[in-house]
Amino acid sequence: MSPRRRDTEGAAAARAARRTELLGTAAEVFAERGYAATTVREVADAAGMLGGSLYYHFDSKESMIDEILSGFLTALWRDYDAVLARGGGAERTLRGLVTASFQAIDRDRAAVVLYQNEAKHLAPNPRFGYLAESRARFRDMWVGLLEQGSRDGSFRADLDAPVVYRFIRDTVWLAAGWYRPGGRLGADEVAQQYLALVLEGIRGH
Amino acid sequence: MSPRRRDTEGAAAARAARRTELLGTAAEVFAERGYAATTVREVADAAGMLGGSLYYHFDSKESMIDEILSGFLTALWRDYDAVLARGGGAERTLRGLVTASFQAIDRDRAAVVLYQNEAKHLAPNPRFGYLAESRARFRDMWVGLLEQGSRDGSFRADLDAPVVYRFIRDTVWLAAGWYRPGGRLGADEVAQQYLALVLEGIRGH
DNA sequence: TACCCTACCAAACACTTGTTAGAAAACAGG
DNA sequence: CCTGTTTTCTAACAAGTGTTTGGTAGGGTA
Repeated sequence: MSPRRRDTEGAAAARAARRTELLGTAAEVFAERGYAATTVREVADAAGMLGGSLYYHFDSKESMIDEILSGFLTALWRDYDAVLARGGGAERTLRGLVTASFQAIDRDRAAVVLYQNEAKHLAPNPRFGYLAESRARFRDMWVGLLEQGSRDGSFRADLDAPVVYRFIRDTVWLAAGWYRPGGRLGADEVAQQYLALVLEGIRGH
Repeated sequence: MSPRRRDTEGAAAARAARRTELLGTAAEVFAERGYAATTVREVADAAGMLGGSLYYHFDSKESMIDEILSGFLTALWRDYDAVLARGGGAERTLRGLVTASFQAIDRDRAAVVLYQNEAKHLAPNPRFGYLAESRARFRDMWVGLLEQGSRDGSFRADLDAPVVYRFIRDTVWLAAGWYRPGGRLGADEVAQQYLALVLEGIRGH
């Protein structure tokens, strides 16, 4: 490998690192004030630069949230697929999926908030077609898991499947609205509490 | 009562009715596209008029969502207070509150969606101070109910109270994201399903 | 018919928005 | 110290924003 080649590679890596850094602060500002209500000047300000300077790194405001969301979903599905590949029964899979979700919240809370709040409004845009794809995969995954669990007795069989699916799907992401890393409970502990609620309910026994 | 007086009263009533009608379509557009991303011209278009004409009825775009949200919360707390006044044990109260919430979704879905999506961003504005007040009342109501239920054995006592509170609080509004009046299930039926989930969990017994 | 008031339109306003183009700084390697 | 490259700034643009002002159609009232 020529030194020339190593240089351009190092430069490319540095540029990618700076992009990731900027995307992180952009995600936080977008999550805090809402994507549409956030100005590129506000994002730039949080990053310590002027509005126009962002366009050296990104094509547009839209491409920023695009990269944030697609990166988030890619990482998330990597984790989900690992859980699914592990196998081991419906309850174990459910525990794994919920735990992975809470770890995602712990790892990149802003992206989760953004996904929750903005995905619905962005989805109609063809550029964000992967959002609808991901949602379909979500549905298939959860419905399949619930059906399997109902058949083998892991879960109750007398619940309305579509309602339960939506309940689980949405429930998983709720904590992103209030969870703060470094608080009283860690991600895995909150996941435990949620799993206890979803599996056993709140009624006294 | 003079005829003159009756006239002005009739006119005032007609004007109020028109305002309510316009607020209904505004709520739908805001809920569909997001408040910040929605243009007053889009609201006016949905109402069959031009952008500026809205300012005959309302001071500003902000006063529209203000009126939508405050009206929604007023009606909601009227229902909640009725349930609380009825008394009758923790589980009965919980059932009443959840049912009332789903009826609110059924009655004014757009307002619920708006409340869910925009409240957090509007709350810092002093004009929307009632949002924080309402949230505090929510918290006190649910925490009190959960503690009471844990004491008298209606609910389990081994769950983390703050986590359960947030779980219940958010769970109640989730259906607003997908529920459509006139669908397969009515509001009371969806409430039943949700209550079964929250109370008993999904595990097979 | 003449009047008036309600509800809307037409057209503009000041300002903010995302975005761009060129200049200047910061920084590297020789 | 020079030179080329990377990154940021300056300054502006065109389009779109919430909002205002003055006009006007139309229906009820005298």
